[in-house]
Amino acid sequence: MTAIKYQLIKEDAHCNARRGQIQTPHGTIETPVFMPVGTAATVKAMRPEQVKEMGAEIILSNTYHLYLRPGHEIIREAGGLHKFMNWDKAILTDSGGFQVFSLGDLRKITEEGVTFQSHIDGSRHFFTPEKSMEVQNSLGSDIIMAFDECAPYPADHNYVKNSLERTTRWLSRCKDYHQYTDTQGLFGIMQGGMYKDLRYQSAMEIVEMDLPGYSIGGLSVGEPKDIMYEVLDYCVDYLPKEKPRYLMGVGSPDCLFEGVERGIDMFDCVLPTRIARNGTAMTSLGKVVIKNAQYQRDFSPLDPNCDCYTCKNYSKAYLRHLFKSNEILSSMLLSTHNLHFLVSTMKKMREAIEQDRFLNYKKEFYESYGKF
RNA sequence: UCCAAGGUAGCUCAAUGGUGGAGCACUCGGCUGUUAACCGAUAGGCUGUGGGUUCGAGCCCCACCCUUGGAG
Repeated sequence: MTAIKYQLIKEDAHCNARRGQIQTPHGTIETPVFMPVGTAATVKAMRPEQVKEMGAEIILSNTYHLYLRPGHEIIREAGGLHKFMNWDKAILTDSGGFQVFSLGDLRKITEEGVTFQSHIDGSRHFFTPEKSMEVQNSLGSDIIMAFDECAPYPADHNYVKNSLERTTRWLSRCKDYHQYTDTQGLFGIMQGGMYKDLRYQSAMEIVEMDLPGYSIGGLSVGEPKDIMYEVLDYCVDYLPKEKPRYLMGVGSPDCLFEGVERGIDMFDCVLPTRIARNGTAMTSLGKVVIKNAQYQRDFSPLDPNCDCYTCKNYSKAYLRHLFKSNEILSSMLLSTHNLHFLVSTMKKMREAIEQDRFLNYKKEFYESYGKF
């Protein structure tokens, strides 16, 4: 019995986009899918019921952050992360690997693991692949991620090669440690930076371990988009067709389309919720920086083609007022809209794939959205 | 009426007699496995008014105007 099973339903006749399903202990996920990010056991500014109502079938949370606060033992005592945060659909937890990358000076990497200095109180912690598995086992998430090292951009060939090979060794340790394969599926993470030979090497090494899913890490770390798309082109080819493919940390609308077109099944990103809190919306007519003065007297909805709670009930002028006034409702309403926008756009992509018209839909979307 | 303190950017306030700054607000930009309700940039000034001293005054002197507090 394996926790995570992927079923390929249909491939688009004109590109590599594909329609599928992922079975998890907490429900079925229709793919391609966008996963909202809830780092600290909450999708910021959202109630779990709202996240569910807008159609999200899986959310992402974070090992490192929950380990530091409140502590994984507490979440285990609470009955696991699902119960703790009142979310009964699927959860994917990131391993803390990305924090190796993003915490910068606050960490030190060795073969055994990574020493982190807490960004909260400065305390030191030693994280290993085994520790990451232990924490994720305690959290009880449906999909757990391997503890990897995400190389920065740019990075030279030698650095990336060493980093990728260590990531493979760490994956092997994760797999050896992880025992709950009937309730939690372990995904491996491909690294290799922007180097084709290294991406190939990484893919071969991790695919050999026969895991329930594979992700592409180390992209969207500052490289130009055309480079990312080029890397993506061959990365997808190196991954098995019968397993879900997850592009980590990607979530701008154009990147979602380009990813799906190349055969990606899963995405996660803080972008929609973060820019929402910072006063920007994604709409069918393009980006709307709601904090700008031009919306002061604009009493029309944020997106005329959207049926989300925010667009049905509030005007741009009101949303701008809330943001400028620093009102909490601003974050709530804009997050609601942005998440709804991405989740429903993914749904339209799935429908388009089913009808072999993904490329047409992408073209329509781009024409309406305008400049990215 | 007298006494005291004070008038500097939209607001709250810095600035040895030697190139007037900051925070917030305003305007704009950025944000991609969340160290992020965050970060950055632009703009903004006859230093209350009028005299005086000085090579040089936001700062010292005189007068007036205004604000706040106190006394009567």
